[in-house]
Formats: sequence, C-alpha cells, structure tokens
Amino acid sequence: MSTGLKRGSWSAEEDEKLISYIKRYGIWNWSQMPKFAGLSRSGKSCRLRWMNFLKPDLKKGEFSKEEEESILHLHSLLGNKWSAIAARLPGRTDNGVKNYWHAHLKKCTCEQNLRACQTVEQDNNNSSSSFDNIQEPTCPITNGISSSRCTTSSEDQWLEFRDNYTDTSSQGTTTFDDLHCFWDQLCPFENLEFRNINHHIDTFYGHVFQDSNYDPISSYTSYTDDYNGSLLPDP
DNA sequence: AAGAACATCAACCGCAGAGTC
DNA sequence: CGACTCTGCGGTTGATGTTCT
Repeated sequence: MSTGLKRGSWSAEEDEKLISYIKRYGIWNWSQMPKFAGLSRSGKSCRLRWMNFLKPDLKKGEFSKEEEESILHLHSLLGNKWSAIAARLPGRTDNGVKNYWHAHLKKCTCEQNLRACQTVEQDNNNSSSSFDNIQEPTCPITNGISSSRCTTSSEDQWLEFRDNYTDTSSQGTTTFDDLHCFWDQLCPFENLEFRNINHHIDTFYGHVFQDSNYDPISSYTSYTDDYNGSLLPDP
C-alpha cells in the first residue's frame, strides 16, 4: 500500500531542505517536521538522514587505528550496543560503527575466537585440565557479583561493606583490596584503579546506585583517561 | 571487455522504552 | 492504568562500487 512518502536515497535538494529547516527551527518533532519542511519523507527517515549523514559534527571517511581499537575494546565490554559505542567515538554514528564492525572487525574477532578455540582444544588434548573447569576467582565480599548492572542486593551489600570499612578503617578489618575487589566484580573493567579510597567510596556509590544515568563505561573512561591522582569533579 | 563475486554503507523495518493523555 | 505517540536502537536489506576471473 502506498503512503505517498518517498523512499530510497536522498537527493541533494531534500538534504538542503532538511538542513535549512533544522538550522532555522531546530528539531522539535520528527513526525511533524517533514510536512513543514516540505519533504515527502517519514519522520523516521528524516531523523535517520540527519543523525547519520547531515549532522554538522559528523566525521566521515576512514576509521583511524585508535578508533578501530576503541571499537574492538568497547565491543568486548558492551556487545552490540552500537549507540553506546558510537557515543564514545566523537563524530561517529551507531550505523557507521555497526557497518564498520561487520565490514572490518567482525572477522578479526572471529579469527581470534577460532585461534582461541584451537588453542583450548590443543591444551585439552595435551593435558587433563579442561577449559570448562576454569573458574573466575570469587570475591568474598560480593560473593561473586559479576554483572555491571547493580541490583538492590548488591547495593545493600555495598552499604554494609562501606559502613564496615568506614567504621573500622583504622582497625583494618576491611581492606583496600577488598574494596577494589568489590568494584572489580561489580564493574569489571580493565585498568580501573583506586588510589584514594576515601575519595572514591561515595563518588562510586553515587554513580552506580543513585545516578539513574550511570554509565559504567563513561566512568571507566573518566577514571582512566582523566585520572591523575586527583579526584574527578562530581557528575 | 564483460560478467560474477564480493565489499561497503545508506536506508529501512520492527521492536521496545519513555512520555503523555 | 491502559492506550497512544514519539524516539531511538539493533538487525537486515538493497543499491552501488570495486575486484576478480
């Protein structure tokens, strides 16, 4: 059934109409906008065109080595959360990252996995140790919380743990390593370093349990890239 | 030179979550 | 509280360009 809406590739004239409309009136309602902008497109199509192609700060062209490494790293942490990955690559879109992944990087990880499987298989043949028997160390504090999403029970555990640490830090029943272990289990990102325990306890608590916009990877990025031994500004 | 095979990427589709009435 | 709308996300498709035979 025809809706009268145009589909397929965008013409230069359509691009111009959309750009000039948004420049003048901003983005207010994607579903209504095409009508006022004089476009026979769906709002969805307009939004996509703007977000993936016309937005002024978009970076086009080849992905750099650094960007490629970031994608690989973030994908290993986040999986197919393309928008979350793209959010950490200035000027790149989720669609662009997704396309790049499927075109360039997927095969890299497939090859790595293949090699890893072959290695495991070889090891299994050579010794009695089985890959299945390998277990991650479990933190006695968290009893093995492994999700980066924090549950109420983990919040309770954290509060209890924090009180214990605060009350007894002078006596040392709960150690710095225990705390590190706790966060490592909760938010298992590489290079997450704790250098000043007193500063970080409540900052992390706020990030994880009280800030609904908590984003573990942003925290990860902030605490590694920006961290120079001093406390970061509050979010 | 021509056509087949493959690679790339813009665009579409369906779904889910958030917001509003 | 349910229905509806809007927005954004991830998977997929299809057009186009490039390389190979």
